[in-house]
Amino acid sequence: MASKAVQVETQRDKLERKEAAILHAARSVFVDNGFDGARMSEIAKTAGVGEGTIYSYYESKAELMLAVLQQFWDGLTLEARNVMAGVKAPEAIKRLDALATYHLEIVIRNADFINLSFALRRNNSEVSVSRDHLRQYVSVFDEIFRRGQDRGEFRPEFLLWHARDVFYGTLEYSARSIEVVADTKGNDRPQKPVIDNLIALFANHFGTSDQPSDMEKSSEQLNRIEAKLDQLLS
Amino acid sequence: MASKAVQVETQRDKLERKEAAILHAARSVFVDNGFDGARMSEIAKTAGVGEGTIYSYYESKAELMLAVLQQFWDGLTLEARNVMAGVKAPEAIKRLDALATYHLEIVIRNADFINLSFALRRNNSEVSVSRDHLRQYVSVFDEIFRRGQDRGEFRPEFLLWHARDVFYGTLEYSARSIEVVADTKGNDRPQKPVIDNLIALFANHFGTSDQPSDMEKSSEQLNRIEAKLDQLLS
Amino acid sequence: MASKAVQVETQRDKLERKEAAILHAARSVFVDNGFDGARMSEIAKTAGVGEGTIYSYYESKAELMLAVLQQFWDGLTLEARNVMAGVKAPEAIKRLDALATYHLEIVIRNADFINLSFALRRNNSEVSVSRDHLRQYVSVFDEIFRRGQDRGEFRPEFLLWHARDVFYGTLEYSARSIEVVADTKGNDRPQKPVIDNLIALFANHFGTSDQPSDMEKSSEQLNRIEAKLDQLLS
Amino acid sequence: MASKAVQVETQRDKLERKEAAILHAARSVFVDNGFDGARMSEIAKTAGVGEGTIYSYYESKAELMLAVLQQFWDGLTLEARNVMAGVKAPEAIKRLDALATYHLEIVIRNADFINLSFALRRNNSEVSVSRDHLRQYVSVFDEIFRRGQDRGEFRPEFLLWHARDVFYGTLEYSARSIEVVADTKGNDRPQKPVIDNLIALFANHFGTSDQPSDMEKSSEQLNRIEAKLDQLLS
DNA sequence: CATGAATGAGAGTTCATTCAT
DNA sequence: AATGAATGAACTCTCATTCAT
Repeated sequence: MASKAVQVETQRDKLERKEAAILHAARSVFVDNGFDGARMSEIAKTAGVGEGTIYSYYESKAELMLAVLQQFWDGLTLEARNVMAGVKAPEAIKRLDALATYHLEIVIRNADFINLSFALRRNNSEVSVSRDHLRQYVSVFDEIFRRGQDRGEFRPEFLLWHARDVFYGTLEYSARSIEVVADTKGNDRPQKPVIDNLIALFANHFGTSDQPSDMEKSSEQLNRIEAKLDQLLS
Repeated sequence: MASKAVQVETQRDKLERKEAAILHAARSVFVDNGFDGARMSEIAKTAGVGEGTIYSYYESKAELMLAVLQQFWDGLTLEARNVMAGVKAPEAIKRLDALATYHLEIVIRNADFINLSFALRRNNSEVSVSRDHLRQYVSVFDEIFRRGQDRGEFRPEFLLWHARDVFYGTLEYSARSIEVVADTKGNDRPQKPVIDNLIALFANHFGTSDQPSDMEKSSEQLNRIEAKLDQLLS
Repeated sequence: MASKAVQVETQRDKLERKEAAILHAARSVFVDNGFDGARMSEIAKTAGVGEGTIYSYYESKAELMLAVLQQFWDGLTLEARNVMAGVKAPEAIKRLDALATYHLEIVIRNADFINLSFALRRNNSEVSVSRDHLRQYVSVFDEIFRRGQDRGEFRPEFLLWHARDVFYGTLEYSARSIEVVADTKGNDRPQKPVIDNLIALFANHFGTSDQPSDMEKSSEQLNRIEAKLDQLLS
Repeated sequence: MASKAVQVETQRDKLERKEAAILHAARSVFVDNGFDGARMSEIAKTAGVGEGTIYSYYESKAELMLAVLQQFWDGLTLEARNVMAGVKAPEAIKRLDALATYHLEIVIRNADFINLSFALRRNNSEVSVSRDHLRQYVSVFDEIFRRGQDRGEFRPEFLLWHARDVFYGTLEYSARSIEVVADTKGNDRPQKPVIDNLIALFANHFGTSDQPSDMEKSSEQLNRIEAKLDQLLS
């Protein structure tokens, strides 16, 4: 009886291992060749299964691609949360530094795939990452930034989406530039300066600094004005 | 003789019109279906020519795609320079405002195409926008920023590429967000705030404090108000 | 277990039958239409398989043609050797008679194909019968002739290639003539006289005089007739 | 008026020159690429005319090929007759030597074309050299051989077609062998020995020699038999 | 459930032929 | 008469999907 249970378990495991192998192979082949360029036969060979077998796990090439995409974004989110859990520092700026480092690395390594994701969103109605998966990923940033505002590290007047656009936008554009430059010469543009500059920008622009910023100066002035009006009224 | 000249001109024009029609049709079909999804027969039908005709203008589907891409990026650069030529203000910050407005608009309208461009760079070695075309486009920003540094509007210690990453990165990420949001609900995120926030960021982060920013202009006004109150009080 | 063995055998057989069907169909369609004139779709239809199926047996049309050519020449050689094995007589002249009869028959029946072979050798570098296949075929003649020289039937001073040129050349040219004539009128030129003349030529020209040729045997008969007449007269 | 006549003549000449140029170009392109491999556009370019122009001289590609073939065979015949006219010796064997030399040379140089001729005869009912053109060419041999028989150089009992098969067959087969060998190594098999052997064969086998051949001995014997029967009858 | 041989619709591309100029 | 741009039918070959084993 025990042996049967074990065998059943093994059977289930086997299926899961096979499915994982297919997903893994698919990802690799899709990244190398794009959606249309990828051949089901190559995915099957890479996964070590028959071509027909894939179709007992996924209804079509498009559905397989979809599964790959979802797994990719889910993995990204999970990994990002793991990374953040490993950062003990409570300061938002330090946490953002860690997130930026992770994100830039990921974006550079998976540039092909990310491009593919967005290209598919447009051209292939069948295959498109759900908005939810993307949203979940960016929520990692959102939480840090909001907490930074709560902790008084970031100015409360800034809108979340603006900070998010600057953060992810800058990193992704940088990744592309690094990539393009890397194609031509040696790796001329290392990643560290990109992170440092971005973090400095966040500290300076979004941060509450001890040197009175224009806005702080203005509000001091407003305080004085209010005091003077009080004088006039009194 | 005049009539012959006219006829010759008409001949040449006809070819040019046909080539333009093919390019236009190709762009439309490529954007709608992606590179592999696009069918030459549909491009031909859309352009109102025979299938074979395309091949007397372009050697292959890949070359046609390339021509479309180059035309697109060249047009983008040209238009950007036109826009900038129309901006009379010499202040870098005002010029960046105009450029950002133009770029965001363009990126939103051509999101499909831009995604396609970058997707192709990776998967299809045959078809890829040359780095030169991209470089020419971003040079519009580069010139403004450098001139801003020369004029003392932007701090000289900032590296060009960092400012460029923030500028284009933020705009492109915003465009994507606007797009995604627009897909779901009505146009919730208009473009104006995106521009305003980015320009404020540039003024604040990259700017030298003695250049009166919008915010600083406000504080000048506050100064005047305070002065007048002082008069009243004295 | 037996049934399983049978089934496995059947599987293998099925593939072989399919491949043979394709090869057979291809030959027929190629002969009827030439290499360029032959359509893969017609070959597929004739073979009773799908178009794609052909491509899992042969990489391309050219490779299919090559396979057909090789099968043809190999079969020719094999059959020629079989025919020669059936000829018990040791005399080279009798063996050549059998070979010539076989060859002429074959060349007439497969004139289309042989022409195609040689036409392809020139125009299509991809598709050409290897020299080896042709050499193997003519080696059947070579062996007989050399053995004839060893046995003292043929004069040793004659070069092999010269005899070979006369043998195959005469037969092939005759075949073409027979063919051309047959096109116009009824079968005016039967094959037997061609063979007889060629064999007589070999006996006379290449032969050593002490070997009784057909003609000499006839003269023996004449001797006998003369003797009998002498009896009558005496 | 004279000038007009000249111009008219020039006009006619121009057409003829153009037609000759097309025919010449066509031959060259057909030989290099085969019938299907040849492109009308290349023929036009080679001839220095527009593509459409060809169609005002020849109705179709097939008809053009036909014209090329006929011109080729006619030229061959004409040249052969010229060569023979230059041979002053009256002996058939010497004339055959000259013809064989010319023919072998021609066949080697135009192997592609000759193969093409025969390949087309089978595959393309539209394009095929008329039997008459071939017959005219071989008639050059026929005349020499018949005259040889008349002159007592060749035995009268041999059938024309047999000698013809041996003559042309041997030469063509030799040409092919020379060609095949030349492909591999250097020109190992020069043409002279081929001719010499063939001519020796003709002298020996078809010739009337001073040593009484088997056949002559037989016919002497038949004479004696006849004489004895005459005795019986008298 | 797993397989991979078989399928055939559909792709990009070619090129003989036409016809407006 | 001469041109060559335009045509589109027809080609070879690919590959996602099916299904008998």
